[in-house]
Amino acid sequence: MTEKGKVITRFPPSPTGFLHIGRARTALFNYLFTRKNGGEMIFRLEDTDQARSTKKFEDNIIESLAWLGISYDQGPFRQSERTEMYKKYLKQIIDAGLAYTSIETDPNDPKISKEVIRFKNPNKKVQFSDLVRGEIEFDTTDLKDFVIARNINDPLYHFTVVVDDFEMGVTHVIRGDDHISNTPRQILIQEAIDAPRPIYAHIPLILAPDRSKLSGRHGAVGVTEYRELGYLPEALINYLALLGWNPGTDKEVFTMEELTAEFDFSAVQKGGAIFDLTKLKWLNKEHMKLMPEDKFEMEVMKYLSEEIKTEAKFSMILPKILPLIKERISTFGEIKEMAEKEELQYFFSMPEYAPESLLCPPKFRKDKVVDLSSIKAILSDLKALIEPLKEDFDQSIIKDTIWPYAEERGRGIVLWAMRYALSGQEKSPDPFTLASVIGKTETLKRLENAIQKIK
RNA sequence: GGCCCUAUCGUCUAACGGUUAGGACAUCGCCUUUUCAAGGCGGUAAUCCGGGUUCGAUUCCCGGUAGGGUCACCA
Repeated sequence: MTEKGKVITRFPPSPTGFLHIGRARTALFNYLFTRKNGGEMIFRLEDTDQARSTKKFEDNIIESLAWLGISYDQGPFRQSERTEMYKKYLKQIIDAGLAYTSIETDPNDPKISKEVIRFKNPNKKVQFSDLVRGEIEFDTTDLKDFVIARNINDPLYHFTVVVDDFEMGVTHVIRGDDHISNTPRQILIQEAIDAPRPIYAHIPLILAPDRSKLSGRHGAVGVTEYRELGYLPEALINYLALLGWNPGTDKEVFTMEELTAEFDFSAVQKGGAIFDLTKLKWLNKEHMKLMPEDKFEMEVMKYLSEEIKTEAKFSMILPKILPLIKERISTFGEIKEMAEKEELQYFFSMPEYAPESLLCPPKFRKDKVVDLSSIKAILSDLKALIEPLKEDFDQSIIKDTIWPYAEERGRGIVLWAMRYALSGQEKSPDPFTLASVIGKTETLKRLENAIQKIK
């Protein structure tokens, strides 16, 4: 059915929830391994539990994978559309005496009795080799004769995975290590339907900060939530890859291509790893630095408010503040926070502030005594210094013009006052940058405005 | 509880018998043309415990402890 020796992997989520980061990483490891080995990856939706599977989750999973850049070569297949296939194999093993139907009471309603199909457990030791864990051995006796189908038309997970993996020619099963204990019973089923055993690789789980299983109560776990928060897919990919795998070098910032080239199961960690947002943010910033300017601008535009985008000078000022924004954010979502904290508005309009703020905090005064009236004089001097400059000035010119004066009167005092007069903020870029962004006319206007504020 | 798996700084990890146990993020301090950010330099910080094996254990073995997974007519 497939060319011999070709690697076939699969990513089979069940559409009973959003694609969370743990599953996304499983998909990623499948993807990296498949690409590296020139194989094919199958995408299969395991929706045999019709009661819990929904179209909404299905769409979310597909969308998340697309956003992350994890592509697949076959699928999506849906198990709900393959009932005939399972039925065939079910009949086959029942006829062979390897499974049997049994009339039992319904666990949900003891008054009803109905038939289920149980697998006839050969009760033996099953040994398998795992790319990450090495040799693992189980005694299947305590599994008893486990149920593999609700009835002939309604097969259960363990049976459908095995049939599908066989039918689709899957050579490598790469999944979370919560499946380790499931593996022996699946091997038993494989042997019953005469399917070859795939190579297994069980990767460790991603943990919450308290080392428990990661779930919704630990904050954002859905891939699309990270998109909404303004993370770059390449950063999330990079981070997920590093969680449980490392290249053996000091390199930490990777593109998908680089990961594909370097990924290897021998370097996959055995223990679970805690998902740490701080490092993800750092990586996100690193990937932002790597972005081309135009792409960065497009991304910023998505998060800027309508108010700012409709400002008269917007298109003129945007290119100048882009680098300032880039320096200050680690996720695009933080642009919204900047706007809330008025860290952007002052580029476009006259800031509001109390005149006392023009006085720098004592620790920057270097023993010099200042009061508001001397600040007023300083601001006038600054105006006089800037007046002769050309309208279109850059920050180094302003700096050269003002620096000697600032040295003389006290850098902290002069520069703080100027910066505050231009921004109205405790924190902002330096006054030279600010002046060059808003231009000479506006700079003079704001200095004059500050002077007027002081009685 | 049975079975299975795991165990290096707070976090992600390097070391595949011999290292001052390395790096990154975070944190702390200092520096850089005032603040913030960015950047630079430096500091604090780890081999879970107990036995073996060995001239020598983070590394190999055994036991304990802790954590996780799994024991569904969910996947």
